[in-house]
Amino acid sequence: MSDPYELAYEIDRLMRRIAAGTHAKAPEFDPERVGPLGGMVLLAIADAGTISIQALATQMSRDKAQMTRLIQSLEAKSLLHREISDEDARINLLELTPKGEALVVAIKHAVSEVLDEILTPLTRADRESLFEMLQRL
Amino acid sequence: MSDPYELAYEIDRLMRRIAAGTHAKAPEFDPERVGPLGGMVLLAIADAGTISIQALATQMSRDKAQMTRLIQSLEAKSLLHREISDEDARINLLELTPKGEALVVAIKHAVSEVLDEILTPLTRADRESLFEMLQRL
DNA sequence: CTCAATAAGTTGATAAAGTCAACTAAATAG
DNA sequence: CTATTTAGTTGACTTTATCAACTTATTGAG
Repeated sequence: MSDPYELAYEIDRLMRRIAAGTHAKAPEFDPERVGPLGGMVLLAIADAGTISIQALATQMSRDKAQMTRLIQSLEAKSLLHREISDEDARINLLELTPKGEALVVAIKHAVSEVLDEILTPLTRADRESLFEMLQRL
Repeated sequence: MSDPYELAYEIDRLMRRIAAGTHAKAPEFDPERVGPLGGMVLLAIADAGTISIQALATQMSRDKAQMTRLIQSLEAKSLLHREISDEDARINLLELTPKGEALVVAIKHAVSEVLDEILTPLTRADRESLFEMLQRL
């Protein structure tokens, strides 16, 4: 029965398909060229409302150095702005600009389209169950 | 209700955790420094027995140029060898060397360990169902 | 049969991600 | 009030990814 490592395989493959699918239609909605990771980060910030760089890095399982640079590039594109926390001057609170929010809407739309296509073999119930399991992990 | 894009999130996060986990214990089992992708490729070849570069690229949803270079580096490390197909001289059939097979055993072991840990929140039945769904995609 | 179209693999150039260590500045705990 | 710890930054480097141009081998239509 399925060795656990086979799961890594399948997950990797699925992720690559999502990336390739969104990459293919990126020209339509990503004039700023934020890239796949940049897009994910924007989505994460949108979900959080405001969040620190460190928290974002942890939540997305990324290196904080990488996150710093990504935030800098997104900030340079006026997609988000940062504000130093009142309670703790070390912390930078990130928040989307209206421009960033508009891009998030476009990204969500595109990603959902790609995923809908990829997920066609699964019933609605399957999708729920898949999502629920991933959340538990 | 989960927007489909949320799924992309969770999958990405899971993949990163797997990557980080195996990366952390790579020194133990990857003296050749084949890297995560190199490891996955070796696993794929092991599963296939023999396979062409093109087929491998398709199966793993990777660019064939990237695959060419990766194969070259793995070949340079004597982990696999290639042979030109009898039926079609364009095709390079890849096969693991004994050294490559030994490494595959080590990799499977390490990845399984990492995944076992990550998957603890899921019951055996859940894992089966997760794997089955991913395969259907 | 032959020539155009297609497929496998390679190479070059470049961009995006990831990793690690060293560092600054702010907060906190003893 | 020092010693640690924490958030963020910077530098240097490696690994992955993308795309276009190319060579060589195969196939298929006329």
